[in-house]
Amino acid sequence: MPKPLNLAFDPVARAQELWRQRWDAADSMAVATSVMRVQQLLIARYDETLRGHGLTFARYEALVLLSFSRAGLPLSKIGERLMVHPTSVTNTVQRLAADGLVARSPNPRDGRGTLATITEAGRAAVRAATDDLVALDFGLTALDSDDRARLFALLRKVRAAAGDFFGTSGPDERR
Amino acid sequence: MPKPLNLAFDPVARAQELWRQRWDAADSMAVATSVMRVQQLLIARYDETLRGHGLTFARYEALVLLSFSRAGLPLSKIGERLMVHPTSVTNTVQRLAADGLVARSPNPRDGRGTLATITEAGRAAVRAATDDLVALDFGLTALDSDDRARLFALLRKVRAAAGDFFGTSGPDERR
DNA sequence: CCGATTTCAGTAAGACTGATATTA
DNA sequence: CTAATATCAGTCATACTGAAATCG
Repeated sequence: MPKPLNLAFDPVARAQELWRQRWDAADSMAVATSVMRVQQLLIARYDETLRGHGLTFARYEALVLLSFSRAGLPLSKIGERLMVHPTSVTNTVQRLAADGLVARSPNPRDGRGTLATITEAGRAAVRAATDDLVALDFGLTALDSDDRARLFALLRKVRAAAGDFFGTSGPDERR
Repeated sequence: MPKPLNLAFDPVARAQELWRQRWDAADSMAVATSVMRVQQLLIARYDETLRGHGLTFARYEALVLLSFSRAGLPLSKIGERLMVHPTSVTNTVQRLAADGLVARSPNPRDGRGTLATITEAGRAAVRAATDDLVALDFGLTALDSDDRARLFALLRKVRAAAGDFFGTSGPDERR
């Protein structure tokens, strides 16, 4: 958990100025650095909160995804949705299964596949953990409703361009 | 490297809808998920690019920081600026030193401390790697100049509130 | 003596490669 | 046969805890 730094200056803005004196794309660098830093700050908060429920953020994400499915999901689907490597999915699901939060079963519609299904204990864990994260407002209380919409839209542009959905290049971004 | 998914829908928006039917803070959740996902997409691109220079993004960040300092920096300062655990700083600097990109020396102004200084090889590596990342525009070509400024400002709000600088709570955010 | 700086030993979660069994 | 699914073995970079040495 990164303790508050209380720096008297914004380290990213400082880096941006120095960068500009030497290289191009200083604004992009500053945005990229900001994304990394915010991710770091947020996930530290989440993991700290989730530790009380025996979860990491990676496991929590998988559990939430499974909580949205009645019949369970093939591991391949989980990996696709969460952008996680196949072997990492196997690992995550095994850990969740070891904790009784998920059940593994052969996929009836594909003899090669495995189906992961959330258990009642899993649903209870998701509920409890989610209550805590919602109470934190996911660490985003600094943003009002408009800010959130704007931030989401901007990040969505980046995701679309990076091939998160709609193919590898930007889609018709409404307008 | 996350291959393009080409999903016909936005997975984060889909999760947001399902979330809203069951819990509060759906917008915050969507923003948080977007941050995680963009970070994942960007760092995969960066690491792929940097691999050609024998660097990871973590090592690259440390090298860039050191390239902005003539006299070198104490490891404690590096950890503070990059929000990295002390033992991780030691590890990172040792790896960079093993590759000849950084030199370690006792801190003349603090007998307990170690000073990390970038070498000429280190500066050359930073230059070459940076050229590649700038050519990518840090994976942010989808954003125009205004978008970047807006995104930076929004993320800055989150950072400030999370204690990245100016203390643990939000500062006077101009207006 | 207290606290800061750094290192070391060891643990842990996760990302990945390469190989393999199984089945579509 | 080829391709997809999942697993296993093993490696790797990183994050962390706890302890210790050194020095301000």
